[in-house]
Amino acid sequence: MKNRQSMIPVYYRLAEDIKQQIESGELKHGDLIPTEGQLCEMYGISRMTVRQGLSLLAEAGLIETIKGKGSFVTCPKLNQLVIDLKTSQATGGEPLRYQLLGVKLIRGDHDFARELGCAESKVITVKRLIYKGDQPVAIEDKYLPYLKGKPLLENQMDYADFPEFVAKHQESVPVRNDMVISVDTLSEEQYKLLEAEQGMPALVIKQVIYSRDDKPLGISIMVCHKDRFQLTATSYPLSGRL
Amino acid sequence: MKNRQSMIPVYYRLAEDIKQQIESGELKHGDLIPTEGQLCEMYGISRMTVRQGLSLLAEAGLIETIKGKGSFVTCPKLNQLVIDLKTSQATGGEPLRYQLLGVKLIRGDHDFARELGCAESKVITVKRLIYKGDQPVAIEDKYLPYLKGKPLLENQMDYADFPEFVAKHQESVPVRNDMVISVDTLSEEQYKLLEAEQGMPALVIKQVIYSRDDKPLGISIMVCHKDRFQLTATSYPLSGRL
DNA sequence: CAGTGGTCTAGACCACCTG
DNA sequence: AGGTGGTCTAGACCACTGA
Repeated sequence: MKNRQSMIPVYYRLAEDIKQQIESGELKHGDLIPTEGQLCEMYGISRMTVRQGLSLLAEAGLIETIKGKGSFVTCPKLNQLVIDLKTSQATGGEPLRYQLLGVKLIRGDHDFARELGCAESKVITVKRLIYKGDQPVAIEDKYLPYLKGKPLLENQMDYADFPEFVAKHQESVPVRNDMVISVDTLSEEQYKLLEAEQGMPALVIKQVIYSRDDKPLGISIMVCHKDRFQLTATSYPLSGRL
Repeated sequence: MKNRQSMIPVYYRLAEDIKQQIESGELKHGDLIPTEGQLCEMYGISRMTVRQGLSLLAEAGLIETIKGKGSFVTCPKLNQLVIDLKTSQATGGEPLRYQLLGVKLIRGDHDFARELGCAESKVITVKRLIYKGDQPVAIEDKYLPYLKGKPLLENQMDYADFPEFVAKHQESVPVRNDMVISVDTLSEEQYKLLEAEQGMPALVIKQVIYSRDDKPLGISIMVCHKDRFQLTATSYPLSGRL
């Protein structure tokens, strides 16, 4: 078939058409969409092209394909939400600023050393204060195993998010980031730094970055001023572009 | 090529090979992988098959392909984390239990009615107490526009997560779930229900479910006991299966 | 210009599912 | 057995990139 006048690919058109039918309600959750052979005839295109279109829909989570049976319309998975650290932290017009409070080398046994699997050796800790405009919004404490010959450089201090920081500092490739979101009350040191009141509650975001062999490469703990910092997440990004 | 004795597809083998080279460090972030033509020769397979393998790697976020240039190894995106409501809420051995506290019909103008875009009409609100074992862990308030002929049925009350609940109750198809995670202090009613102390901080999880035309279909607010409920997220699910 | 990836074809054989 | 999706081929033309 020669449909080259339109710049958009045929398989994309097909995917859009079916997506439209799903969203308009013509095709409901659980329905069977036409078979690949039927779609070939309907669009006058080759089967590989049909499959390319269907794979788009499958990626977006709109259909689910079962060998020997067909492709079924699925209901969108709204209980999987994505947190994007880049956008989540940068809400509002003002950009974030970072103030380095200190870098320390810790020896001996303590919770973070054990969690990093280096109870016997040294741990580097970096403390930063995060501002939005003129207001302090969060305190960040990072813990990394000390690596010989891998000094922390000045320009490594300026990275916005923790995963990026670990990627620059570590030799092993970081492959996973686990996050725990909880709540605590600000300590005396913390509420002073954040220019908050004594005993104010705070959002606590803990991240642990792992290498491919599940060794922790770094820990970050962010203590956030409750009125100046929110985490957001949405189910939409999973649907990708379509 | 006739390599049919092994049950695993050729394109999958190719993807695994390249993934291995990336994880072992042979291919580093930013490197160019062999061109599609080269891979065809190296594996003795057709170009479409090579492309199928590369698309797996692209889906998993391991490579990024640029027309006219080639495919580059990307660093894993650790700043996009997935919250899975199903697993996040069910941490620990004991299953969650739900106690219905009340269903009310609200008229007139208030914040939630405006947010739902039905300031003039009625809003249903459902309050539940969530237990883990014998301990109350969270209070959930749901707000939904009142729909004629769509009564809330008893068996609709038992759903674990909010998106599922909205899907059952609404006529429009829910397509997006936006979440805001913040912190507040328990009110008098709240700390009594949660068997907590006065003034205790709490994790607040607000969800808004939208239809495809961006109309809000429902709002859920969960107020969680800080020591009995935490949210978890991980970057790993994005990499899919490979 | 040559090389790259993006799209597409018209076949083929297979494994799976259902009657 | 007949229909479905899963895999794979050996070509083709195009648009984009770089030297």
